[in-house]
Amino acid sequence: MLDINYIKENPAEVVERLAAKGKDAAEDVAKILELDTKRRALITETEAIKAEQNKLTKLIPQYKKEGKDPSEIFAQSRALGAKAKENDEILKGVETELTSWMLGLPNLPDRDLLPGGKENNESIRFFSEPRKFDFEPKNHVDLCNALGLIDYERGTKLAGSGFWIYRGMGARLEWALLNYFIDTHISDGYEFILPPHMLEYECGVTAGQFPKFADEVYKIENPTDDRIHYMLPTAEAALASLYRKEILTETDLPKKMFSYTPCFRREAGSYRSDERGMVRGHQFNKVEMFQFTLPEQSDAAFDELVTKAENLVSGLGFHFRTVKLAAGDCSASMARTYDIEINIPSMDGYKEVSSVSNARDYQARRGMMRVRRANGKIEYIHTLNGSGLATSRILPALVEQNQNADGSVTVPEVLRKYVGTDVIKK
RNA sequence: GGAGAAGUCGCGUAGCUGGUCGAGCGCGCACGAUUGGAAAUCGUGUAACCGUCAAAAGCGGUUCGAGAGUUCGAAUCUCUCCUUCUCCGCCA
Repeated sequence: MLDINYIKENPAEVVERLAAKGKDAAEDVAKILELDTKRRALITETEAIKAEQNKLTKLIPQYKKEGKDPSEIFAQSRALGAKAKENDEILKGVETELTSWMLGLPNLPDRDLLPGGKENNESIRFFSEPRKFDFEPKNHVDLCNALGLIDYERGTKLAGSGFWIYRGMGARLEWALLNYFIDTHISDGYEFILPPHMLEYECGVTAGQFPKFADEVYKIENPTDDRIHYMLPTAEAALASLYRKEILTETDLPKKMFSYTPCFRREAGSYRSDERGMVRGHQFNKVEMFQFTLPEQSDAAFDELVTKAENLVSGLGFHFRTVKLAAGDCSASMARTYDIEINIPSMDGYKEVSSVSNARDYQARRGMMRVRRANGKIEYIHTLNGSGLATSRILPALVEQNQNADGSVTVPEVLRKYVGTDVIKK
């Protein structure tokens, strides 16, 4: 959520910066300003009525003590109360509408981002070179099937398309990746958090997925009561709400943490034939990094998260690139995002394995997450998140990039102690 | 799942026969006095949000788990929900 005061003072700038994200916000901003004016007028009017009613009501005990008849005051007060209540109803309507417009506005992209979509993404760094093969390489689906790492067929039998089963060495390789990530974050001093995998609606609002993108997550309704949960689409949705409606202490920041969770996404209608196998499933594993920081710390925190993600990928020995996303390719909640993309030889181009973002105070405003500074002032904090990492693109890249002519797959050095072998073969 | 109890200002609590209670006390914290310095002691202060204002102060409004109701007036009464605790049952 943006700062209403900022919108009031810089409406043209807000519209212009959101245009870089591909959002025409002129109408939204006009509507917000109109509703805000209406809201404040109503509040002023209603508060005057309430003040008068309060004043009258305070006279009653005195009247009683003196044995005077207060019935005239009762009548006046009753009339004022009725009017105030009527206004409050109208006000509630206005505020609901205003909030809904406010929640609908995306975050302002940082000024240094190029406007527009994907086509304006900028590769800012490359690491090592793509693997060159002196034999005909197989794709990861065939490799995983041949080596018995992934059981796609039976995964579909159990849960339908978009699901798979890790088996044997496949499961161990997957778990090894997760362990490698987790151990790295722990040694970097990040707190390990295992959150619920089912969340309430409010978490999605704070993170920025709701109300707009509610269709992309799985909704769980319980037939015996009216509680509704949502399967988390990313641990970010849980972590972003950790300190919702709290005021933190300045010296406690930054808070650095990470989670491992499966992530559940409907991915309705997004299947593409080049995204075979586990590249875009309904359930995948991800380790997510998260930071809560003071506003002035968030740029450094962002760099730290990008570096951590890069180190994880380079630690596995992969060629990859770091991409600075154009404004329009950043998600709605984010002011800036860098993606780390690896090469999956059987697919054209690069696939995202990590996405690091700075939400600045956008999520903090949605979730009322604040900090009390040393001088007593209360401010919104900044939130940042980054995958560190998602395995569902790493594992395909790993088996493809590390495949040998005989169909075996070499296990990256850092994973060997977890997998218990150097080479996976049939 | 069944039966009880409770949710108050950072923490612990008082208030709950409706008005002067946004709310007392203790602890914690901040500042000041005292001290060579500290401890101890004493004094003062110590919620958030919203509106008004250029801003601060001030003033006004709202908030005692959440929502609704009764009433001129609710922390106090009624209802619904949420959460926590205790006991019983069931079960990884």
